[in-house]
Amino acid sequence: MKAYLAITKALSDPNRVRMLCALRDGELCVCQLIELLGLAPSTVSKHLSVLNHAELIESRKEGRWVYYRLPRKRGLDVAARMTNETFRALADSNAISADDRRLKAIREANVEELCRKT
Amino acid sequence: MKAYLAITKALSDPNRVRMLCALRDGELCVCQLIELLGLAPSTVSKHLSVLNHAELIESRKEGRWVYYRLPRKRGLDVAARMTNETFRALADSNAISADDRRLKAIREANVEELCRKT
DNA sequence: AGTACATTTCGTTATGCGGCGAAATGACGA
DNA sequence: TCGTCATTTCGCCGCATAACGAAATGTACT
Repeated sequence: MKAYLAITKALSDPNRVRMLCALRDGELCVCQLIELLGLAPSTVSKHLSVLNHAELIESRKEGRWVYYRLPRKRGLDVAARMTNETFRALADSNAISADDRRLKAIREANVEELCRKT
Repeated sequence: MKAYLAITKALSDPNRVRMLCALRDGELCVCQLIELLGLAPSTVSKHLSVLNHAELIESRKEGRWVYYRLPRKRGLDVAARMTNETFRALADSNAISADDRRLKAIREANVEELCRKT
């Protein structure tokens, strides 16, 4: 029950859901998620921590940067199924579609340059 | 997105999840849910309102009593799929199992008598 | 009509959580 | 080693929400 509630609580905030959906097409650096959401770095970091604690995402460290992604070895555990349901439920979401468009540009940008813009 | 968040928010409280699971084997009167959860009537009513608003449950009025149940015509909408995932995720939950045991007695009790006990 | 009673609504209180900025952490490059 | 910079942690504020009791609502029975 505790693990289940960690997942549903994590999924009950729009910005966290946006982040999860953003990772659908591959890992992203924290600064890229900051750029996408337009929130303070500390806020984004906290959200990522919540998603991570619920095991909805995992992290990878590369130099100064930290990349987040959907868990690699996805068995059909609760988190994976909930994630799939989330993607399915939001397939027609305007907010997510708009994020996807902006993500395209963000993914193409150089990570170094992107971070300096802050 | 709004509908999706209504669902995940509704599922992010343990008492609401317990109620949803309790309805798995058929409709229940509000007083039966009060007995199961051991919460104040007003609190239980509020929780039911949240679940209802997320379309995770529906209600039926019979005389003085109001019965809540899982939606009858279950298409494979988001609410239905999330509900199924919830049941699946909590199949081995001690809390839910304990509720199921207590529910057996509650379902067998007369509704009239049950309400008077308050 | 009036009473009894199940349920809901309302008002209040305490706790939780999302947001930010500032300080701490940790890694790279000079 | 020292500074720079991405990220996290910490402390705070404002708002949402879970809990209750009291009052309101609506139905059944006399």
